[in-house]
Amino acid sequence: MPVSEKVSKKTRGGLTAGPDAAMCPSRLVLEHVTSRWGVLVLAVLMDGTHRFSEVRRAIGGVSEKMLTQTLQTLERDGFVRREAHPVIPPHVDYSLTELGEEAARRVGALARWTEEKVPEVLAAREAYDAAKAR
Amino acid sequence: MPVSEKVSKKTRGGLTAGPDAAMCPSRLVLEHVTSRWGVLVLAVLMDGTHRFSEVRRAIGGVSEKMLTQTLQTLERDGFVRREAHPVIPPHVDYSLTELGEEAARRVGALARWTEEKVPEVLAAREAYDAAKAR
DNA sequence: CAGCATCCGTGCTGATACTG
DNA sequence: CAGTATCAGCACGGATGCTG
Repeated sequence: MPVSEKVSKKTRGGLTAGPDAAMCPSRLVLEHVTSRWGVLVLAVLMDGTHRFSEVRRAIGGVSEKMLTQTLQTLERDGFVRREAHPVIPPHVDYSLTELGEEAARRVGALARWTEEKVPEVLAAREAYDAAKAR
Repeated sequence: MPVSEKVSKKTRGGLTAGPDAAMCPSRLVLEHVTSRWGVLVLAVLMDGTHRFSEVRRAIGGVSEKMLTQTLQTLERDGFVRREAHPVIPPHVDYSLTELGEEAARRVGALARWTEEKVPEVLAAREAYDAAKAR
């Protein structure tokens, strides 16, 4: 079976839900959960419910725009549950759904694996660069 | 524990080995193996050794530039083994290393999981969009 | 056949300013 | 506090042409 389907033109899939939906859905979902901030959001929400600003601080280095975008995408995909309490000042809680928890576990496992293999990768890179420099 | 370190400025990490290496290495590696073409390359090489053009055809829809880039990155990271036979016309074989095989298995597992959860995600999206449209 | 060099458009990214 | 809106920069990815 073919690994992918032919995609005629401009079919890059970022985190945002662009107008071009001509890509296998699984790739989209995969990119959402493995996206730069997606991984971190899932990681943070792993240990329970958090407010917007808490998540922001926990991650540190994410613009509010990207965090909003990431949270919305993950919410839309059914990974994150959003609860807005109608008070002033606003108070919004984010947590993982069942699906989100499983996603977080799996992505987290992959992340931990890569982390533990980093030494090997670094060694491989050195060897590669050394061989190439010659 | 903090999930990430502060990153001062312009710290996006794509597949290319940009001049900006100011990001935790594990994220870089993760992005390499979960990148658009990285996933597909690993998947294709799962079933053995293949030539450049074979991989290209098997994936279908990847420019040679991106394939080259992806293969080089994965080779540098120690996931892919490259064997160039000094003949004319050139003949280059690509295969997975031990590390690459494990990466392929893990990424493949995640990919298959997302694939099987696509229906749930799609349903969640419909619900989300419906709720928002009102 | 395999790979490199170059140019260029798309759109993601993040800073800033504003609203409820 | 939790977003939305707008804008500029630049990285990503694709197309093309050339080399060994």
